Amino acid sequence: MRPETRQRVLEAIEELEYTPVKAAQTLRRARTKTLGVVVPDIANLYFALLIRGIESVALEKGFTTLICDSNHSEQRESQYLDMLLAEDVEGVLIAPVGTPDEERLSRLAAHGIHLVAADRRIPGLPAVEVHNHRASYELAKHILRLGYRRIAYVAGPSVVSSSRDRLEGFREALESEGLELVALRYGDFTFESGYASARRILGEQNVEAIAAANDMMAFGVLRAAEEQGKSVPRDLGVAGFDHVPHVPYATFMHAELTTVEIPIHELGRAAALQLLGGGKTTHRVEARLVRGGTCRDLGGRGE
Amino acid sequence: MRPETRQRVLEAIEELEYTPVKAAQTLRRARTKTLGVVVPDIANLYFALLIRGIESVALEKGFTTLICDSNHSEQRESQYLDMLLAEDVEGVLIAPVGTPDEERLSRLAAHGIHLVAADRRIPGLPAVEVHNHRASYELAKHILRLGYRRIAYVAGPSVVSSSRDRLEGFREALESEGLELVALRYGDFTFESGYASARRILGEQNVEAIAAANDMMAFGVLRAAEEQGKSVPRDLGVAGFDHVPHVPYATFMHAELTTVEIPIHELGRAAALQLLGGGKTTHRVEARLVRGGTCRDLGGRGE
DNA sequence: ACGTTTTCGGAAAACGTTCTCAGATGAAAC
DNA sequence: GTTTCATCTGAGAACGTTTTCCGAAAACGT
Repeated sequence: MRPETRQRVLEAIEELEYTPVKAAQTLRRARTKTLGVVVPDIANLYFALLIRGIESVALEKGFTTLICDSNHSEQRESQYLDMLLAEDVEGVLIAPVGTPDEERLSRLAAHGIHLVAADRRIPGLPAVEVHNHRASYELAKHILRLGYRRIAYVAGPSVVSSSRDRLEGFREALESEGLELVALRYGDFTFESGYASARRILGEQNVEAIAAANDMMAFGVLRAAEEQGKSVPRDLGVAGFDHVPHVPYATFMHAELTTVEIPIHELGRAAALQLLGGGKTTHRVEARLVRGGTCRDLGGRGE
Repeated sequence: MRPETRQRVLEAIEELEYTPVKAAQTLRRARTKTLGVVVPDIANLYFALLIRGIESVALEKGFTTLICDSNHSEQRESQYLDMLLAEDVEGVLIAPVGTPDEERLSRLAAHGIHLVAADRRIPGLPAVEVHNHRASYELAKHILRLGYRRIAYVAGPSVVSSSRDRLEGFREALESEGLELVALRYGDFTFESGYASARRILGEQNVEAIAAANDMMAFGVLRAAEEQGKSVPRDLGVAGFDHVPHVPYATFMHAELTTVEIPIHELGRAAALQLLGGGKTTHRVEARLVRGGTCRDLGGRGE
């Protein structure tokens, strides 16, 4: 087509205020240019930032994103997956609540919908996740280097791969020094569960430090510690995981939480690129240890 | 149709795994059954909860929701509005960054797209919002009843209707007692802006209390107060607005923030119902005063 | 058994694009 | 002025539904 003609067409489009009807395009091209995102909790900053990362890629590539909040409910997650199927999305990024219904997933796959697990693995699917095991191992090593020995752990739900990996990585670091967790409790990533777990641990055991599988639970631990008159880090070391910038926290804490920073926005981008690129492999992004002030040097080997 | 035949059809659907192609339905019916939501910041709990409310109604009514995060950028907001137009959404709920481009709005309207402003008004559009003026007036009255007289205010951006209403309501309450704000600064609803504003106010004026246009800025005020060695509520009264449950805050505060609780989820539901009902009027939901512990009774008239 | 009413099945048009193909028109080369 | 090639125009089919309509078949009442 000659540039001259092209210009003429463009002018006509302008003049007539022509806007193509998406449905007709979709029907004819058999491409919806849409992708779905399913997260357990949109009101959780961690997932909100994940969505941001995904959305930024989608926007660049001209894709529309359907955001679904499963609200930690497997049933609602399934409902949304069905909806995404009906919407004929080209791909789905999912941070699953547990292990999604095998049959439903293969139904999606049968319709040519690409699936990528984001942040949390799903057996048989490509995933983009944090290198949880390694990061948790490093975090534990850091705590050990500071001289802590009697360490307890508040894990996330065991159905979530990231919880399991964090727990395992942490344990392996301890084992590498011939140690074991002095206490282990399972929470569900909420502040309340962190608080409740820490209360029980502090009530039953004499621990030097408590690590939690995410920052929110670590806040709960801090709360429990304070309630029992234990000063952090003087009387108790506390560590988290994920390092989401929960602003109000900054109001009262002057030290940063000892934790692991997850590049969650980047993870979202990587997951979206993986999905759109049609990759079938699992990809891990690296996290960064944050040597915060909630753990102190006990005068062991130093660091 | 006889129930018997109906059953036979249903079985056939099951058997053939028939799923209607949405695009074809949309094209033929000329109804997308989709609505758009544009918010300034999806990573802000306030808006995340607003979205939840909207989504809950959409799901009930069989609508699909397109969530757009304008990221406080008017330009991106416009971009998303254009996208929603191209997507042929049936309606748009928008919490605007400032005042959206008049021409774009009428273009949407011309395509038969219903528009409702949510949480923040847009001139010429129906809105569903909080009764900010009244709630802020009541909050100020409460603070005055406690005996505070030298009061400063940290407002939100003046382009946002809710900021203006809150400021006005607050001021009117003061005026009703023959008082004026001893200081007024404008922030942008962020923790940092609340902090910076409070620093300046505390540095320049001798104030008894500082009220902020939202909780996040109030946290910034608390931080600034603490930094200057002022104990809350002993040396300074602090009040916020919106009462979003920012969990980590609970870690260190034992008193609740004195604030106004906004039923944001309900507001989202009301806005969605307004949109789907095609209502053209502006509707206000009531907020609730939270007599928290960050303001104390100065021994005035008591309460 | 007959007429009436309800239900059923099939045909055809329409929604607004994209894609292909054939033929027409224009421009450049001989 | 004719040939050749590029470019443009227009017609038509196709995408998978929904909707309407008509005649056939089935169910119902007497």
